[in-house]
Amino acid sequence: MSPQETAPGPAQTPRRSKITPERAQEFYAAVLDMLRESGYEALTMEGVASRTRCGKSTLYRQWGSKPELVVAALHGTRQALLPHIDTGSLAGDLREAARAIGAGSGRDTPLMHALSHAALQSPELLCALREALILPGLATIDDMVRRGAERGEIPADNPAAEFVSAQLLGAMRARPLLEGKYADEVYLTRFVDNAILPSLGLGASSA
Amino acid sequence: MSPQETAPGPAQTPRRSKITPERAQEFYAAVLDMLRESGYEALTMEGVASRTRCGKSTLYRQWGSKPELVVAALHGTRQALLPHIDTGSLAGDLREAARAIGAGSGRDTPLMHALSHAALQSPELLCALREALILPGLATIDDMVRRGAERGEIPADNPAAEFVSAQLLGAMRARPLLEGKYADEVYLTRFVDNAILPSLGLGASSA
DNA sequence: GCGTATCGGTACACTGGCGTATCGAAGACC
DNA sequence: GGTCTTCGATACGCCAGTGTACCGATACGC
Repeated sequence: MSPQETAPGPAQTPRRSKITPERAQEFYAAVLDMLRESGYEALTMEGVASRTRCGKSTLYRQWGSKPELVVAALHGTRQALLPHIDTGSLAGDLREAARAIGAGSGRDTPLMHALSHAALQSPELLCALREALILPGLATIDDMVRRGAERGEIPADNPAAEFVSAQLLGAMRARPLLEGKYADEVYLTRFVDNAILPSLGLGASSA
Repeated sequence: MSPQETAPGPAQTPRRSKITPERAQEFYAAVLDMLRESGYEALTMEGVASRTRCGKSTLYRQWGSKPELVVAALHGTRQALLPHIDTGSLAGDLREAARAIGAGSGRDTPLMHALSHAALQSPELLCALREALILPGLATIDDMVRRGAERGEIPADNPAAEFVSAQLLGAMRARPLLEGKYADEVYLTRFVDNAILPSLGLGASSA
């Protein structure tokens, strides 16, 4: 789903809109930034307008309301949370994923934090949050586990396999409350080595 | 820290306050209930006043402002999140803890959810949240692990040991996003059996 | 019983955000 | 170049919540 959907290119539809796809991305980026900084409730249309240097009327013309704008921002900025990872071993993949998630934790964790409560009260928002942030990462992790099982590194019916993504996501969300800071590369790598891999029956030495 | 602190008993101080400790508990319970239902931002002093059938003036007289009221509510209702658990084995303890947490998940998880974002923006609130909700449970879990190590069920330097509480808390916080519902008894028990215990090197059969 | 202080309730001013309407300016299209 | 549409900006009405002020009622201490 590219930004073209909300602002069609001139070739496809002769609608004259000065909101180019690039401009839409600016709006979306501003919205997500402000969400990260202050949360969903504190996000105001006036704030978005002033940060993007546009009038409120533009926002309401294009997106109708604040919830719709946020949903559009989530859908419109599908950027790869996790790069493609395939180190050849499950342990290597998970460590690499821990590094990637940790490196991006300053970006994605606050966003999830900011939206997780609001999402539980609005089905559309929950759906957008899951599709934009949760599911892609989930699929990536589950793919790693599946490939590991295909290679025979772990049994296909390893009971811990289905919890790997939940463990990673959980670590991201638990640490801020436990220690007051986001889960970074170092923490997540230790978590993978000391908790996830052992739960799969992979010793820390099997790299 | 008993409610006496905010509403001293008649024996200690001759101040005449009609807000008895029991009445204070009613206020605190209402605040926490409303937090669970709608979150921190949506909590209004007017709402608290109307639910507790008191005037706003009473709230402002006693607690000064909304943040202070919330902090007081958290401090004032220190109820045991986890009952005392000692089944004699670490696996048994953790399974029992999973049951207890799952049974109370309708109570504590929404509260953590509601406060976790607001807490990251207010040090006082974060502190109160950790002291009231996080640390007691954390200590209980860590105690279980420590006892298990003393009994020799796991090595004292088991690298997964320090992550047990983070994993449990993480599971509580991850599932709502992954599956859209709170972590209940069934889920947490499976999580303990299939992820946490294996990470500690305890097979699912070692009950 | 009487004085007093606090309670519950309401009215008030103030703030801030939402969503609409309006308007001049600037770009797009012919 | 002329027309038309959309943009950016501002002003407005509306609503909701905060925190204060006031008031009668009521329970307590003496």
